[in-house]
Amino acid sequence: MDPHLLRTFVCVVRTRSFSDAAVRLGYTQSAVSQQIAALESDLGVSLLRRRPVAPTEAGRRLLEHAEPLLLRLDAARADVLRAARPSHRPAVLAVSPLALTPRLAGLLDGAGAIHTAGRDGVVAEVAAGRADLGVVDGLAAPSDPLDLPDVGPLATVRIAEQDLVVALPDGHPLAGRAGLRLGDLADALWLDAPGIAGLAHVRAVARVDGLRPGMVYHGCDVRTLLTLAAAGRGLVVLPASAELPRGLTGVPLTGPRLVHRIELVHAHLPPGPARDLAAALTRPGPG
Amino acid sequence: MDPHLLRTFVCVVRTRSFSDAAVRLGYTQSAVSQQIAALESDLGVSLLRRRPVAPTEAGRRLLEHAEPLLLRLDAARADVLRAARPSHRPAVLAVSPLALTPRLAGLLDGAGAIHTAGRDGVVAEVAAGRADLGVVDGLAAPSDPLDLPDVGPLATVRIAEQDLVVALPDGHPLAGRAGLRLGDLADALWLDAPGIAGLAHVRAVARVDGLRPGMVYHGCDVRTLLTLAAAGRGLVVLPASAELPRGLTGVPLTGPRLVHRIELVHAHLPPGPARDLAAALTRPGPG
DNA sequence: TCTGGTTACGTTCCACGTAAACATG
DNA sequence: CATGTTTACGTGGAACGTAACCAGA
Repeated sequence: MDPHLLRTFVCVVRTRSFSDAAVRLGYTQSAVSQQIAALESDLGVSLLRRRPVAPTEAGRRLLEHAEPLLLRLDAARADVLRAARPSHRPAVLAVSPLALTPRLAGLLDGAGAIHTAGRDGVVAEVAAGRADLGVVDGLAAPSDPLDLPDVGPLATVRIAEQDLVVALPDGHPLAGRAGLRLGDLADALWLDAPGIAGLAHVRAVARVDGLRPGMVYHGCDVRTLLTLAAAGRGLVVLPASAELPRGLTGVPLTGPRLVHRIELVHAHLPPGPARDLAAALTRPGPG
Repeated sequence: MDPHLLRTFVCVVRTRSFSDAAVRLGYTQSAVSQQIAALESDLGVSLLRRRPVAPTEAGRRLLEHAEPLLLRLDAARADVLRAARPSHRPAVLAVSPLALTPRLAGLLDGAGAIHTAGRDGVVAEVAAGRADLGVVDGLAAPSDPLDLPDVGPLATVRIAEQDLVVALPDGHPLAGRAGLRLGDLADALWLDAPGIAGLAHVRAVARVDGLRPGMVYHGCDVRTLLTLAAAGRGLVVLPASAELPRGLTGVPLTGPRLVHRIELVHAHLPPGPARDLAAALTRPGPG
């Protein structure tokens, strides 16, 4: 099970084509065919059905493993290189959409570049060394850590915690309330935004079932999400400090006891700009 | 970064010798030397210092990644094979020492073999397919899942939860108390038994610092551990139902709110004895 | 000097590309 | 029939073993 073969397997499944995978990976059709054949004969199992190309049951199992495996492989390489050749260039940051508060933005002196990704994406980028530091946000019980995907030996440090609000469009029957419990909203329509404030995440952390998913927003832009929410497309949970556009009111979430938590994620950092920035970001501050 | 090379790298570090690693892996000295050289030149980094053989900083980083990586690789192969060729032989169980209660033992009709390992070991065996089902125990907040190492897509299901006691040797000043808080025992001497009731685990779950480690017991035999405890070698946290030998009294742990939790761990199971046994074990029961 | 890792070199085998054969919609 | 995967075959390179070399305790 050479990672090389896993890589092409993943690519073939993604593109649903041997030939397309071949051009992407810089091989010939034939080579890809042989690589898949090698994998199948190594495992003694058929992984793909051809024409149309689709994974078998065994192939699906392999696929589940292959991506994290390749990610960890990148993570290993990145960690080794970082340890051997400390970088003295400005740090690269990856942040999840609701993670960068104004206070944090004011501390980014050692940062050279910054970009946004979903929560798991940020962790993956840090692990693979494409970012030096990650700032991720999510829901958790007070003083509980976020449960992030395990992609290797990463340090996670609390940066901040704050209360939550439910963003309700003006005119919503509950918009006048002083506080809300999630249970009150089980039957309401929710906006599902994986990567910003995924419903699955809310359910898992709050141990509440039956938040009805309305529309799904695939993307990382909070403004777009809030515009949808203001137009009555569904409810969203946000940190209390979030600035809401006109048309939305934030009602404090009083139960279950949850907070919006921001954490810094990084690998073992040798001395340098990245480590300095990490230290600055985790110095205690308000919020 | 061929897994093959990672494997020999790990072996070389473990044995602290190229030649010993070579015989273990069935290579010549020379081949091992070349493999390590290949790894180092691929990464562009020195991984080992020779004579004596010891990992460099970069090598240590790689080592941290290599073992979980190889484990996941085994897990992937196991999952694929399981999906392709469902087994109809009796299930193989791996259990952590305090996980097998009498009630569970009574349900093991579909089981063909059973063996003990530390908590992480059980998870690893299940992931790698050396066991079909794992029964693991640990401390957790009530109705919280155990935090097990992430070695792939494994299902974990609650089997049981019960209260905790601190096992105190007769004559211990606190042995007469009706209940104890962990804070009362911060200064006491504790027995550290990684794999049964690791102190690190207690600290992490309870968020308590400063449980002083006395003696460390490396092993999986509860009786041995309790014999040490009875002899005053240190304190241990146990599930309330544990039968204590003479000389030990169990005092209920009243705070922080923690329970002894037992979970079933398994990979995606095709129909067969293993799946049936899993169903039987997770049918609700007392305790 | 002896133990143990490295380097040189020859052989084998594996992986890829080219091109022809083949299957399927 | 056309598109796209497999198979056949030849070549280059990678990986290993043997054996000579070299460095450190």
